[in-house]
Amino acid sequence: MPVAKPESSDARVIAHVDMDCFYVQVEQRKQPNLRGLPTAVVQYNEWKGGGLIAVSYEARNYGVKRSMRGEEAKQVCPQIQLVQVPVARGKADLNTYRNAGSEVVSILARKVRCERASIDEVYLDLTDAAEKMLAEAPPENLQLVDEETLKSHVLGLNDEKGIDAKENVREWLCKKDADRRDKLLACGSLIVAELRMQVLKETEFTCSAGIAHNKILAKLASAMNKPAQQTVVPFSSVKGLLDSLPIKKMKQLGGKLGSSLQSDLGVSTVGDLLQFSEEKLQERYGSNTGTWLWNIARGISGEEVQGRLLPKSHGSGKTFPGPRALKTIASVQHWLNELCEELSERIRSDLDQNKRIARTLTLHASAYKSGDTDSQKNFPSKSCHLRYGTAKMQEDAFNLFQAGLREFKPQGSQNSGWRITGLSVSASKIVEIPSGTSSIMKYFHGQNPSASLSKQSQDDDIQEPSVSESCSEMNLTEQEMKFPGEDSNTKCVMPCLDQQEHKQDLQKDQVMISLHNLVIFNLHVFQISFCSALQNPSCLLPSKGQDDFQEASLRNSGTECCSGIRNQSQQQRVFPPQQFAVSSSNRTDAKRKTSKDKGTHSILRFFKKTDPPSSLSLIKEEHGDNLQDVEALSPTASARENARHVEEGRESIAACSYKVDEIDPSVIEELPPEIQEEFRAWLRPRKRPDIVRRGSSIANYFAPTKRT
DNA sequence: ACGGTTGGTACA
DNA sequence: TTGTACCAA
Repeated sequence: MPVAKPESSDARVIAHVDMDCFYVQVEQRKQPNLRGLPTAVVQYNEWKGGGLIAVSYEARNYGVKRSMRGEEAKQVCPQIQLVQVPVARGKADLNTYRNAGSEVVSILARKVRCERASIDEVYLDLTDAAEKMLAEAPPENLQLVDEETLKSHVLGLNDEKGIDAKENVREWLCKKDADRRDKLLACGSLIVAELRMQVLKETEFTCSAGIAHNKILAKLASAMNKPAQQTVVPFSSVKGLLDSLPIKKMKQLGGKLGSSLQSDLGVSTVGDLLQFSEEKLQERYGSNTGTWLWNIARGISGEEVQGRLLPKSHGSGKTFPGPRALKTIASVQHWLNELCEELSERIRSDLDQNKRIARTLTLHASAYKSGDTDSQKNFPSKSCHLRYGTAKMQEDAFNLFQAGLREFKPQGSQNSGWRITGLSVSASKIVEIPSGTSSIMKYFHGQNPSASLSKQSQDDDIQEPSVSESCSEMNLTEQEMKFPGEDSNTKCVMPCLDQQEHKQDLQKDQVMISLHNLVIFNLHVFQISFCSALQNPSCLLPSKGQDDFQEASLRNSGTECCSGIRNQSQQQRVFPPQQFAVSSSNRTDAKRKTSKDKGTHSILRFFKKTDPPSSLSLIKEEHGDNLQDVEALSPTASARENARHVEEGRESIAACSYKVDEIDPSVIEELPPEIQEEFRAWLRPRKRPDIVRRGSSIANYFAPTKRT
């Protein structure tokens, strides 16, 4: 449970952006003929038409709900369009949705501090932008507020369905003598409307949003008016909102904790929580949760928007319900292999695109013993160091499974009883590689004239073998088996257009990984000493294990791979907050208005001119200035393509936060002089490049950030 | 004996 | 640090 820092002067402006029935939208973009039709995305299961995981709003009008089976949906709505989730390796493959989510995040992250909360949700911290707007171009000066913003819902505004809601909203947004906090929210609303239109323009996706003073209220609000609408929670309406809000509607209270509050404390609305003292709540739920509850009851939540654009872990799993439960080691191994193959591919993509390395492999399984009715013991999770390379991950995962199985199965009992109902492997503890450029690259480039990659096939081995406790036996009692529902793996190997270029990148990656591993190993963690690694050139040179690298990339090139979005934390290292200040000359530019830009349009202009730090954006502004064009909803494919490539070609200069005192200096001295220098540069706090944002206008609203 | 799959966080 | 449980969508 997150600890809420009580910040009574909570004048932040936070937004929560929630994509509308996201998977459906992704499929409808792919198949535009589905637009406007009742549509659902279904996970093909062969059982009752599969399970629905996303339902369009048209279909919801017919009473179709998530968690219906496909057949059920057909009954309720015979004309419903069911689209299957892609299947790869006998399991659902969500990559297309992940990638679509990345598109959205990268658009938002160009403008504001973002936290990717899930595949289709993002939090934004608009505090600085809103403050800046309030200072320099407050809404009260707007002659015209654009339609999208006027469609905002303002909680507590008289009657909502009043005669002219838009006029009320306009009044609220532009109210001159409003509370400062409300004015900030008004600014936030303008900005969010703009961002949502930008997302629509570039991705064809609609979203809904909530704007409030903290994350939990913003989250609450974003769900209140869907789809494609936004909701503001003025400070003054928080109490009224919470007083009548069913406790289970609050995030984090939808499960057991919420139930306990209802049944044990007799609480039915969030407002009911107000009667309990903090001590009382702590006594029952622990000090952290108690305090959190006490604050939530008052609409207080100090959680910050984390500048994180990428997931902290990757996982691949599958369940084997009922009769499909796995009974043999061989079938378990088969599925582990499939899962590891996918996971391996994904962390490889992460590596290629984001320069991140996953360090821990974890195996989760769920199981039961057919003998025992209520077997107390759950199948234990196990983890170990993650070694890159599909075969290695498969081997390690299998070993983890066997270790778990030994604990799980009753002693002595042969192979009796156990059934595996779920398997998943995940990769976590992901760290960024400092992707420096220059001397290291050059050094290895020079050192290795092998621009050609040997097509030898061996599993790549980025990391030293982990010292696994259970790396011993590997006895399969059953041999080959049939795995029903298991289509032959159709790996789509698409031609790689820029193969040559890709190869070089891979080679660089390999070098960087090797180097990085040396650093990481030495600094943080592991068994390998720098010297021994140096003595083992195979892990430095890109010759070995190159193959798997390439293979993985070739496969990926067929599918859309995750767009490379660097963590915002890193972006901030590259473009530290201080650099966000804009020169005064630009500021005047922001204020300038053309006659064409009446009020609202000037805001759009801000965005359009806000080129993210130079190399970040390759997007051409080729669309008309007219906001209403957005409604037409026919972005060109090129716009989308551009969006996809937004992050490409970016060169990031990362500063490292390694602790110098953890490094054995002698280790560095063994490196070639150029590299020594580079390492030392990494180890020092990075000098910030003096980057000035030019030609931006809405960027003017993004005042220097105060927080770290 | 599960809508399936994926991700996050808190806590011992 | 590892493993477990809970939460959300």
